[in-house]
Amino acid sequence: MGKAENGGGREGRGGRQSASTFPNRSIPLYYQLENILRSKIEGGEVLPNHKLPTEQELSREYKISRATVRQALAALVSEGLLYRKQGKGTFVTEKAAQTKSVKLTGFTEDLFTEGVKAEVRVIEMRAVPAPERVAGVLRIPTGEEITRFKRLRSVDGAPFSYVINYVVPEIGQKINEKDLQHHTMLHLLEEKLGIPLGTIRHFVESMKADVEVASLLAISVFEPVLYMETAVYSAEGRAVEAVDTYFRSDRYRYTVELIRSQQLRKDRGKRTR
Amino acid sequence: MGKAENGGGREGRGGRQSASTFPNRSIPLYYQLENILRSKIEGGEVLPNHKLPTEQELSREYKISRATVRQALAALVSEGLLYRKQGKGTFVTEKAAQTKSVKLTGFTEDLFTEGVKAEVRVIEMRAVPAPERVAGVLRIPTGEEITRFKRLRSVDGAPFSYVINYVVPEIGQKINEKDLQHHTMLHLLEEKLGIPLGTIRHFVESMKADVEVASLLAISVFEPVLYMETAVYSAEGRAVEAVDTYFRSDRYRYTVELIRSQQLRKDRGKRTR
DNA sequence: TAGTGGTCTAGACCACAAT
DNA sequence: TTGTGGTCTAGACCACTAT
Repeated sequence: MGKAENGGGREGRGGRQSASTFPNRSIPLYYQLENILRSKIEGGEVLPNHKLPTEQELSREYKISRATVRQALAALVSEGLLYRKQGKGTFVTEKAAQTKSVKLTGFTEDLFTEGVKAEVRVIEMRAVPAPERVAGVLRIPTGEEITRFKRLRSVDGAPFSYVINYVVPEIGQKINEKDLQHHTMLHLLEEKLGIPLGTIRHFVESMKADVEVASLLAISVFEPVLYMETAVYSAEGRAVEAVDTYFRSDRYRYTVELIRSQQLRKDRGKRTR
Repeated sequence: MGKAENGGGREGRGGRQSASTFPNRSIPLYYQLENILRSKIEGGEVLPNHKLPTEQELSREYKISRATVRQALAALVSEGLLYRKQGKGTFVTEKAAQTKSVKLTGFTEDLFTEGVKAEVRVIEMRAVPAPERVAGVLRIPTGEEITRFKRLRSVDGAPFSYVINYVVPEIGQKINEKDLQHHTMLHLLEEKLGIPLGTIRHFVESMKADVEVASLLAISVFEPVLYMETAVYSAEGRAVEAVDTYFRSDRYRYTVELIRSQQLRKDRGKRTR
């Protein structure tokens, strides 16, 4: 990947063998191109609705094959930054420029304010019998021992969310109070315990605060709160965590961005569009 | 794509040129394989945690190149049905079998109960000045004329959700009461108006029902309801619709399934895992 | 060392869009 | 007819896993 904008990229690829001759050792070419293009788009260097260079041009420009260019472009399309029109070209989405700051890189950490200067108070860490719902999620017998963590998150001094995590004891043992204070459970599962995560399921509903929730969130009993049940699965599909979260409805709303996955697929039957 | 399970597939590809000699004309090979594998997985023919044939085997078996096999597998991985381990193989997710019925094919229609025997009462169809929030979403000046549709959805005779759609007049004109009674707005936008949709953004919060909402949903004032703001964008990234939805909290909860997109990407730095 | 997925190339033909 | 993305092939080498 030669080319100026690479920011120190230099040659990065000389003769024939696949890797490269320089810095970027082991960073896939399609991934490098993906990042180059993403930063151009998010940086406003390529404006919404503008056309990107053709696959062939990118291929020549960065000295990589068209297949590799396509791999990079496909990623950006599924990310919602680009759209393509057969016979016309590849274009930048209008939405692209706005989103740059949010960019949920594919996962949920953002929802859980990892990093945001939230004060976390650990209220409880103990073993309890699994409630039915939790047992169902984790696929263990109801009543079986399980580790429960209760935390209260505050932002700017005011309570924000009350989080109850349930994990199997083997996982619970490896987590200490300091961990809970400084990281989300998702972070701990992935980074500290090395469990690659897969699907996460959220069930969001509106309910009245009960006494416990109200007092912790510093609101009146019966005030509406946003309640979320979460099920976390490993990449292999094993259930690893169940979570109950109560949000103060004046301080939080649940945001989801549904990005059309890939092309349409379905309409093989050809419609007008 | 030879192979028995194809269900009448036959040869589907004889000598060299790309298309095929038979039925499947124009259906991409990777897509055919994708469907074959998906149905085997969802049909339980390949069980969770079981290993799929290797890329090479699939390549030989279906007489397609490894690259094409990979394209099919990549789609199923990003769909959450498969996971892969370098050096080991491709495996079926535990979650795969369960999900078969739900399978949000990538979009939201399921959330809006298209098809479910919901009675829809059209309460209003008229032009109004755009409220600030809506104008912001649609990127038009506040107060500019806009079409507003109000509908009440009931299931089993009891109110379920109160939906207010806002679209620009050009779109609004093309929609009649019958449309609104029988289809979701998303359906109409895509199918009737031929607008390919892209990203959808949801903001979900908990709030107290005001008088209008309470009376329509047949609940008490101040009861908690689930309130959702929606922004719908076309594939090109233009905002096409804004929606406010109020759900009875005892009859609905918002469900999201976040599927890890593709591989990990980030951890190029190599971690243990 | 062998097996498997991960990355990449070079080149081919097709389908759609614009001229 | 030309340009552009869509699909596909055949083969190469690498990195990780297991033996």
